[in-house]
Amino acid sequence: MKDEGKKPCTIRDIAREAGVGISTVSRAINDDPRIKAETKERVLSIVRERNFVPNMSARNLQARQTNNIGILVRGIENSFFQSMYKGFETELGRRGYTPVLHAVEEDEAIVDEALTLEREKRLKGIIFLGGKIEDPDIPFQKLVVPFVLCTVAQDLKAPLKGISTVSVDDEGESRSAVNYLIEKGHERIAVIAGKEDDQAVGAQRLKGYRGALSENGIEYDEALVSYMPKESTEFTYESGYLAAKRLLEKREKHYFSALFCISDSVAFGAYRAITETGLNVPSDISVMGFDGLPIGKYMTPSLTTMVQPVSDMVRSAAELLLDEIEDKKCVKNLFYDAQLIERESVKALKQKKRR
Amino acid sequence: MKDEGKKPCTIRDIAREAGVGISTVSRAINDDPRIKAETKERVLSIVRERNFVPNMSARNLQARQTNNIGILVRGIENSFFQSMYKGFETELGRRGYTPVLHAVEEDEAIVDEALTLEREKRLKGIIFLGGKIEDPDIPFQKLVVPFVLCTVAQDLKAPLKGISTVSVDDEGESRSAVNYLIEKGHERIAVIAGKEDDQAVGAQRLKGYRGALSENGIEYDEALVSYMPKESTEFTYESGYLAAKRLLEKREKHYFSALFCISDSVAFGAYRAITETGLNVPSDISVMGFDGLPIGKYMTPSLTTMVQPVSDMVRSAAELLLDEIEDKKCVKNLFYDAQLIERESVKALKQKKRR
DNA sequence: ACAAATTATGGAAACGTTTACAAGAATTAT
DNA sequence: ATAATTCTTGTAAACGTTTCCATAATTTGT
Repeated sequence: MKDEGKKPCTIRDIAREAGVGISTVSRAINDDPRIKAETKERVLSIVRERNFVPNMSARNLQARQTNNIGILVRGIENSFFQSMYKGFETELGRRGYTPVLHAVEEDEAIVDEALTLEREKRLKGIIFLGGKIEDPDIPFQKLVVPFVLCTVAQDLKAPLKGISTVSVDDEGESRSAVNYLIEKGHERIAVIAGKEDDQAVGAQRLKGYRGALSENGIEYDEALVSYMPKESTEFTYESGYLAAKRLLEKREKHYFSALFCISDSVAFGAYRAITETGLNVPSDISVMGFDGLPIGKYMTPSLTTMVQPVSDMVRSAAELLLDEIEDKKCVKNLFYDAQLIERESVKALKQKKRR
Repeated sequence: MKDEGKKPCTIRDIAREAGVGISTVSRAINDDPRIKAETKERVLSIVRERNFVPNMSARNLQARQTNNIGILVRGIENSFFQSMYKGFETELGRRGYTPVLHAVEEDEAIVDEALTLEREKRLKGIIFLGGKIEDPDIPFQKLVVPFVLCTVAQDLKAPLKGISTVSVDDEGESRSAVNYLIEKGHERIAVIAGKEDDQAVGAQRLKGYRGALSENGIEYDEALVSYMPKESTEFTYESGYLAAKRLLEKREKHYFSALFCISDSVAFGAYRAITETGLNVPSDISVMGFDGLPIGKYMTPSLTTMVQPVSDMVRSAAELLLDEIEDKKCVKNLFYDAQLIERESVKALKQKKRR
């Protein structure tokens, strides 16, 4: 496997061989209109023959930027994000860009990371997945390339100024989810939330939970919310399992008939905890998820959940970003509706309410 | 969010400001030993102050290569692969390289794809995940950069010459899996295989299945193997579901008490098919998987499976490749043992055999 | 103290493209 | 025919690094 010393050929080699100038070759491969069709063909045929591929580094250097779009993911082990990459690849690829995946640690300063990447790799744009927004305005201003936030909780009352986002209304959709549970007759509804200091998705979805309760005149009981330990990775089967476990231990005192999980992964963990306790989903405890991971359909019982329109979101995020890059179109905040999918994990109690 | 026109500063700017030559700056940031410690500090402080980040494209152009390692994945939606990316990022990063993820269509010519990437991006090496090897020698010879095949079935009798690989012995470990089922008293064992023309993982694992049967004097019954339709994406919940369905339909005539699934994802699909038929896992049908996806532990019932040591494999693949790149060490074929994890999805029948 | 060896620095060329500019060839208008 | 356009092409200068080579500064040896 040693390097054969076969230097890949350059635009210059092609030029010599074709007996033309180097700029002619350049024009040929970029199909610049101002070049005779005949010459172009001759050059191109040599290009094919020699199997020439232009050197990206050189191109990028000269162009002073790349065609790379950074995809920065906080919490990349989250299956929800994993399902998105392929989509970005095709969407961006369709318009000539290449995604560059980059995992960011849960608690890292995602913007600084982005900043370095932006300069080092001359990214043309950035898509953030799962970014947290502690401080509503400070960090993102530093970025000079366009970017869009995707899948990030959004406090509608204070939309982030000048920032493009694509997301579902986490709060609203959570409210719907819990409302659904209530419609099904549940009143004692526990919740597995994110970390206690979570400012993003977790917080929004928890807010939705509280909203639904108060909307229906159900008292909020702190004993029924299980936060994830600070050190844990969010949205993980195991953390869901642990969190559910804690709820289950004190269920004698603090009864609940339904459990709203902040994400599907967490719900799967909860399933196990419940089963281990000798209880059954849904006859003893109804479980509701959020995200719509494909596997949910195959769990026993299959998971009732709010599904996020992943591929639409991906497409929009890509389009939004690319438009901003190319046409300098203005920023937008896009919201998608999640869709309630009724499956087997929620049981109706006495039909308490109905509209 | 318009471009501020703030040109990121170059090595030249730093040089001017520090009152030194441009090569001095270069040496400072690459900590070249032949430079006075004092000068170095001065330069470096300006670098920090100005927040200078060297331009990758320029570096790569000059170096005539990048520090990028292509990770080419065939079938990127497969959860098994998804779990590997983070590992590559840290392993490669530890030694100064950057992974570049690239999804390849199931049926695409993965090597040609690689070839283009190799030239265009000047990759320093390539790791293939899930590559199929139809023709034992032709395609890979074209590659000039080092590469390693990971997770690819391996026919031990004809090891690929001159190619580094990291894998589990798919055939052998499948045999163990099926042997386990047999030890538990099962004789009528169905199997969900890959596509019928699968030459890679699928074929090897199926071979293991047949091996185990014949080893134990159990007759191979073609009616008990369910291939996946040619057009389907392999290793998908849905394809598993469909395949199981077909088996179940003719179970009257072709009875089986256990089902060996070529992968965990497929097993999850099978779960659903079985449940829908009104049957129960494991009391009616025992199910065995292969891969060891984390979610398996949380399914009901939890899935008995052969777990592949993913993180070890990732680490080795990275090390193997990097060693080859840096020290020109020789190629190796590495095999890892999978580990049988007994969980709830397999029930013992009459204890037929034991050693 | 002076030559020789060593060490630290700067200048310039190269890496493989794109592109502004100039020049040559072909076309059209007069 | 000749001047004025328009097309086509080639040359050279960037882009931001690294690195070879030469030179300047320092240290060492005598």
